[in-house]
Amino acid sequence: MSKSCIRVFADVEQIQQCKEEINKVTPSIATVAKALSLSGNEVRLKILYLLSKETKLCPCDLSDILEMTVPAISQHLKKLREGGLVTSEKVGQTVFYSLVEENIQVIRPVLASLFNGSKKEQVI
Amino acid sequence: MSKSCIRVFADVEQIQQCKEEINKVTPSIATVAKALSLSGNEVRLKILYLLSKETKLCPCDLSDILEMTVPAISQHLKKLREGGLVTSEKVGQTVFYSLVEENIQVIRPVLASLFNGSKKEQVI
DNA sequence: TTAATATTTAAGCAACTACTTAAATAACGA
DNA sequence: TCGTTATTTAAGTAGTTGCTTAAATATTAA
Repeated sequence: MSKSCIRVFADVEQIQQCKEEINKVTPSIATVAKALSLSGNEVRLKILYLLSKETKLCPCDLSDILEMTVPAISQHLKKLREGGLVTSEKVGQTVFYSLVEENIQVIRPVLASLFNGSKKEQVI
Repeated sequence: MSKSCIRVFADVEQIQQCKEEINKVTPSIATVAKALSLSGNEVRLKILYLLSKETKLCPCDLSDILEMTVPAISQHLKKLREGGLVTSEKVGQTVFYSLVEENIQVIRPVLASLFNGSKKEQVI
């Protein structure tokens, strides 16, 4: 922290510029990072992917499809809902979850890339 | 788990289809989720953003810009490197980090959206 | 060689995650 | 009403994360 880089080539101006730039985007970064960290979980990414394919699904469906307990699914859905990425609608005793289109924009391209049948494997 | 949804309206065929579909994309999902979870940390997203702006930066620069200790930065860079999102090049005693273009594709659109000066705040 | 700089690594730790099982809540039909 | 189904909530827990400080490594220059 703080006691600044003393490197010969440290470009003080560049660093100052970056600090200002980063301050400007910090609010958006926080928002985006939140969405990415929600989508960065394999189970939740699968849920988002499935919702983008099927439009709406209930916890029970997701439990069957992903072969996980209902409470586990429910807790993931809760996080997605609180993060604004999905919304829910109760019909009888069934709760249908669906994507919140405006807030899913950030990861739209990601989901889109998954639609192309898992080609182009990345080395990660 | 398992003991399948008994809902009246459970669409057994839909669920079966989804299971097959999800099995197909699971490898890509895992890869993408890994990249997203790396980018889903505010500090690392800032690092990626800065690298996309400045092409290359050293831990010392990043420490100055983000006002964090060098070890903290170094540990984030290590994760990004191990995840294949950045690469490093040593010049003298300085190590320059830069983006790995092919592996950063997943989050390119995300970074691009940040370039437009933090407008369009998402409710999240 | 010695001292200084740049970076990484290691160990410790508080906070968070993602599951588990059990219990609570809500809607439905007999 | 009672029993069943769908979902959520709660409590417990193992594993992970992101920092801290201290020490190790590597490069440079006097």
